[in-house]
Amino acid sequence: MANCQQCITRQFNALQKLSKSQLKTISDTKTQTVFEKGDVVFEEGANLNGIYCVSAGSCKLSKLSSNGKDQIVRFVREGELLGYRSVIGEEPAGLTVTALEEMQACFISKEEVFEMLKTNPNFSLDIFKTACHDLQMANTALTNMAQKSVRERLANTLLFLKKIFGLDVDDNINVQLSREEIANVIGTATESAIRLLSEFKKEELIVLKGKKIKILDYKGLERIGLGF
Amino acid sequence: MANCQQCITRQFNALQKLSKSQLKTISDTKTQTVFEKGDVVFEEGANLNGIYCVSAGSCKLSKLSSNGKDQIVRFVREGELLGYRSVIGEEPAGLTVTALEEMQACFISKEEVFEMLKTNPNFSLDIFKTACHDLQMANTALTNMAQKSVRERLANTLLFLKKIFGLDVDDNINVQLSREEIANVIGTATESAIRLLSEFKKEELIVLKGKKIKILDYKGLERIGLGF
DNA sequence: TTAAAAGTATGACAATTATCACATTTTTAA
DNA sequence: TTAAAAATGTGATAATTGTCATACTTTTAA
Repeated sequence: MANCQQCITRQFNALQKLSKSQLKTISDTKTQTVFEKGDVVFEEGANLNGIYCVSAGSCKLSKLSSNGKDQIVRFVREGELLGYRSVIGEEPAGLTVTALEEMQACFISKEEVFEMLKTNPNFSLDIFKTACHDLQMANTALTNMAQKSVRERLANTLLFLKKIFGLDVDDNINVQLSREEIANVIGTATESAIRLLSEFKKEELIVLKGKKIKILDYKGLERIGLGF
Repeated sequence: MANCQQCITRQFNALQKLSKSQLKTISDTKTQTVFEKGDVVFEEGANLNGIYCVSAGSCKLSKLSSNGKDQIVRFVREGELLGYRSVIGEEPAGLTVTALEEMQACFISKEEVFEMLKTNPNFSLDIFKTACHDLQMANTALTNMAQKSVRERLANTLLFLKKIFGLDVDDNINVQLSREEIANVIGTATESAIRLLSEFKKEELIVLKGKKIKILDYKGLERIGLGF
C-alpha cells in the first residue's frame, strides 16, 4: 500500500479522524516496514521516535519479569496502533513487540503525531478513547490474574484467543502459538500449560493437532473460566 | 476550599493546564462532596456524569471478580483525578471507588470535561499522559501478578504502599488497611497474607502493631520482591 | 538427508497456597 | 459498659502449581 488514502487499515483506528491534508502529510512522510515472524519491532526500554500503524499481520506485546520470564500482556492485530502510549506519555517503551507472523507496519514520526494531536481534537479524543479502553482491559486482566486459578485462566485465554484471532477454515483458533507462549499469556510454567491443555483434551473441551487448537465445547470453557 | 483558583490540589493534575476563565467556569459549576471512610464514591458499572478531583484523603479502586472477591487495582490520593477513564472512554465505570479515610472530592460535569478537552490541547495532552502512565503501571502490575509468588508480591506491596502513602511520625506506613484489604491488593487469601506478615515480622523485616506496619529492612524486602 | 536443536509430553516429587476449623483480640453498637 | 460482631492469628490438611528428569516428536540447519 503506497498511500494512506487508499489504505483500509486506518478505518480501524484513530487515523480515520484525520483531515485529507493531514492524511496526505502522513502518507508522504511514513515509512513502511515488513517484519518476519519473530522479528522485534521495538524493545522494552527503547525510546520511540514515532508510532506504528499495523497494516497486516499480528504481534505480541510482552514484558520481561525479574525472574527472566516473558509475560505476554497483549496481542495487536492489523488495524491497530503500536507505541502511542510511549510516544504520548514521553516514556521509554514499556513492552517488547514481536511479530507472530509476517507483519507489515507503517511508521509515523513523533513530530507528525504531536502535530495531529494538537490540531485535531477528534483524532486526539479517538486515540484517547482507545487508551481508556486499554486501561479497562488491563484492569480486568489484572483481576483475572490475581483471582483465578491457572486452569481458569487457560480456559479464558483460549476463548480470548478465539475472539481476537477468529477461526481458520478448519475451525481452529487462527493463531499459532508455542506452548511456551501460551504459558506466558497465562502466567504459568510451560509444563503446567501443556498438562492442562492435555486435560482439556481428555475432557473433550478442545482438540489439539500440533500448535492448532480447536474448541469443541465453548460453554464448557466459559464455565471453567468463571470458576465452576 | 470554595474556589479552584486558590486550591493547590490542581497543581498535581491536568487542571493546572486550564486557562483562568476555564478555571473560573469549573470553579463555579463544581460541587464538593465529603466522603467518610468506607463510603463508595461510585461503583463498577455506573454511568458517570463527570469526574472527581480528590482534594483531600485517599481511596481504593477495586474490581469484583467472578469468585466474589474484590481485587484492589489502585490507590488514589489527594491531587489525582477519578473517573476520567470512564467519562472519556464513554464506558461504564470499570472499578468501584471506596474512601479509605475521610475524603473530599470536587465533581466536574462531563460536559465541562469535554469542553475543556476540545478547546484546550494542553489539558488534553496532560490528562492523556496520565492515562499512558497508568497503562504502563497496569502492565507492570499484571506482570508482577503473573510471575511473582505471593511472598514476593507482599514484599513489593509493602514497599509500594510506603511509596504512595509515605510514613507517619512513628515511621509506620501512613495508611491503615485491614489484612483482608492487603490480601486483596496482593491477590491471595486473607489467611495467607496474615501468615506471611507474621513471617516477615519473625524475620525482622517489619514491625506490626495492629494495623500499623513499620518497615525495618527495606533492602531485605526489595531482595524478596525481586525473587532472591 | 540427517544430525542437532528445539519443542512437546508426562511422571515423580517438592513447594506454595488455599481452605477449614477454631482461638484470641479488637471493634462496634446497643 | 458490655455483649455481639468483626478482624486477626495459627494449626492441620488438601489442592494447586512448580521443578526436575526424561522420553518422544518436530523443526532447523548444515
